[in-house]
Amino acid sequence: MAISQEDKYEKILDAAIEAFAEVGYHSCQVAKIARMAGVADGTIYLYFKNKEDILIRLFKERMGRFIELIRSEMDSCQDTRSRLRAIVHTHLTYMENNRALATVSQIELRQPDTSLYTAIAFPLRNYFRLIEEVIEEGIKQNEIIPSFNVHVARQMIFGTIDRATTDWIFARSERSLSKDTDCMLELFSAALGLPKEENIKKKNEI
Amino acid sequence: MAISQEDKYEKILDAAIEAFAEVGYHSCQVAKIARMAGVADGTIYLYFKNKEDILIRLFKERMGRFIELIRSEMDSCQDTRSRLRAIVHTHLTYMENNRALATVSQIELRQPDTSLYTAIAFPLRNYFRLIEEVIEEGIKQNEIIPSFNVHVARQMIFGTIDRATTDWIFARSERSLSKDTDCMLELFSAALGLPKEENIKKKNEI
Amino acid sequence: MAISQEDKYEKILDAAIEAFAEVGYHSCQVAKIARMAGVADGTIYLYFKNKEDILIRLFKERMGRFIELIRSEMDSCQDTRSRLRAIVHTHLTYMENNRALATVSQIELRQPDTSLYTAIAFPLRNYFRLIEEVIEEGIKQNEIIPSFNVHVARQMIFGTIDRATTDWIFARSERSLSKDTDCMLELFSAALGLPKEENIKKKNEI
Amino acid sequence: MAISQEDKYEKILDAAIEAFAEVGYHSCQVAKIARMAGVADGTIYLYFKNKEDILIRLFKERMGRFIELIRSEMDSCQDTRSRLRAIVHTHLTYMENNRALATVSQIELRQPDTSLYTAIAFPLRNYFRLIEEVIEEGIKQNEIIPSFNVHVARQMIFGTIDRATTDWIFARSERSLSKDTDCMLELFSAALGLPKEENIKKKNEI
DNA sequence: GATGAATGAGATTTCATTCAT
DNA sequence: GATGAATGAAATCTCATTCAT
Repeated sequence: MAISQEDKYEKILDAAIEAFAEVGYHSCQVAKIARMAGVADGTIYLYFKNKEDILIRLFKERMGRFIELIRSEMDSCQDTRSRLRAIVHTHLTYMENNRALATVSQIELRQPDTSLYTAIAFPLRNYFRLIEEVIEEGIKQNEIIPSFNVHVARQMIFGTIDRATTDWIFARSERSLSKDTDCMLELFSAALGLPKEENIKKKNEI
Repeated sequence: MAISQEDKYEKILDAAIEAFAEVGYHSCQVAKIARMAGVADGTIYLYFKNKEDILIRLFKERMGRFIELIRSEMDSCQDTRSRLRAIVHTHLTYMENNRALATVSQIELRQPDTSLYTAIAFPLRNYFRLIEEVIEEGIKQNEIIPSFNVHVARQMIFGTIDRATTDWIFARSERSLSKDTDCMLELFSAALGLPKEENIKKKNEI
Repeated sequence: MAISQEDKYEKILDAAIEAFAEVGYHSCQVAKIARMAGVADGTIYLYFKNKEDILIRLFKERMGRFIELIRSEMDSCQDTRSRLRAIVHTHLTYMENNRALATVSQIELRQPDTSLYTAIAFPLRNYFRLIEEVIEEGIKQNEIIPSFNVHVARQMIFGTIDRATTDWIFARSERSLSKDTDCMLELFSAALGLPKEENIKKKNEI
Repeated sequence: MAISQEDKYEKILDAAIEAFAEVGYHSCQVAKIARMAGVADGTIYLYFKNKEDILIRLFKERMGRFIELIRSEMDSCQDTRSRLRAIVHTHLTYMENNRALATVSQIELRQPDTSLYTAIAFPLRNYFRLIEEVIEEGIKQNEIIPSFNVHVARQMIFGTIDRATTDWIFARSERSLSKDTDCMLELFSAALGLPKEENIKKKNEI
């Protein structure tokens, strides 16, 4: 029984992601989610307070996972470049593997003044903070010479990844998103003044 | 009379921008727009087909203006760096001076599968194309050595500016948005491998 | 236009009385009221906040009228007996002429803890107070020798009239309700120790 | 087991009385009754056909008991006055001791056109009949000189007691209800022309 | 018999749009 | 052209009742 309930909760959440991605939160009827989840309309309300609650929990849980994932990937990184690579690669790969979730985020995360924004603001800010910490650590370790505003550098890193994701969603093509990891990383490295990969290798070889 | 009609059309559009920015397109009642525009509900339908039509025309006209403005700013630019500066500065300044419009763009431009997206896709793609042309021209003029994908570089430039705008909207503070122009420009220059400003000057002096 | 709107408001109120009387407030759908009033469902909400608001205004306005009527009838009365007669007669006649309203009152006025009760409590208490004042004035004028609790006497007077009304409603027969005025008045007179009508006349004749 | 079943049935009935008294029949969810009775929602349907059936049986059984009680109290009465006293006193005391039941009766007994009314009409009519019989017996025994309509006299007696009960319920105070027995009895005696208590005693002494 | 998760019919209310004035 | 009262389709959410366990 416990498993079945857990299942149903997840089933509804999965259906909601697909449904929201397809038509957008506002145009999506609860009945559509129910149908896609294979449950009755009323069942939704056994697991969620209301329609907005679905959206909020969806982000809290699924996006929460994403940020945890990035953090854990970071632990095994020794230098700024590999940390940046971890961020870019994990972000793009996660979105690639969760296209519907990515779609919903791109669309619904911009609504200001909603309880959704309040709910999601904290984890998102955490993510921003994480990126900024990577840069600051790079500066402390003398890997980066700080000729820029860390805040703006973070906007560049997140903004670029986010825009690439948006383009990928709207393109609807089957092309890969994560394939741009290296290119993006080179741009960021150059922007931040990180030494090129080959140089690092050379330094290590000596 | 002709002027009065023109007036009313613009009044409704202005009211709609404010109203959409305040509560979002979906939560915004047509009656609210009418009230804010100082016209009767029914009058709106003399100038617009329906609620979505307001949004579409709003973008087409106001964002269209924006892109034209960027293009015209570009004409007086001689090199890649000043072209990039024109883009960044014009974009940030325009949004700063049209906060409500900026808000609406950030929010509503992401809805997939709407006639809105179809309507806006073309001018937006034009803007993207413009950015890419600046980069390509820089490569052709040997200002930039192309060690990256132009597409991704454009995502970086637009994504960074766009993210900065989003942050500025959500911050709700009175701080300036355009003040980050220089910082952003340095990051882009470094990323694209453009020579530093002082070097350019020196070259010109010689 | 003004007349038409006033009309519509009253039409809805009239329809609501009939509808509530027929099936009770809770079982009555807003759609039924709309149909009976000859308007669209949504029109109801141009004139009333919600379903409960209809019920509240219904009582406030229609029952308010009733109590005002009793008060005005009272003004022309010189002694306790004629005042009591005015109360009994006006009450029974009003209910007789407004059967649906009477039905709704009997049913819905007993719901405790509703905003309806809060809304109606004041005028009802006023009515109770009025009855008690009639008795107290009778005592002051030496028409009544106070061998009882005024409060209980009021419960008797109102309770009897109210019960007669309830019986009349449930009987569904076409028999008159107000025909019992005299009988009721004699019972009240005897209960309160008022002299019989003939005695009064005699006293006056002497 | 048989006892346990009986128990559960009564437990549900008791819970229903409390629940209905608290929020009213219509606003009361079956789940609330179940919770208050300490059983599962579904269990209710093993003992009752549906929600309305709970209300009907509640009245039939609990109010039935009440009327039986009055009848039995009556058996030991020798004259009209003591019979009336038995009615008033038993009625008020019973309600005082069963406040929740009293509340439910006051509220729900007025719904027209329900199977509830049909179900309750018979015992209630029996009670009315009982009161009328007391009056008629008083007339036959020459205790009362019939200058009134027996029907109306009954409305007075029941109406007064009933109104006092309603007032007591809505007052929510802890004051006694049955304390008004004597006062009420004096009013009824005077109204019906019954000799005063002291006179009766004298008559008996002679 | 007892459970309580699941059901889905149904009711209120909103609001984009129309159209008589 | 302008109005704004009226419309009625549509969507969320509730809750009495069922039924597999």
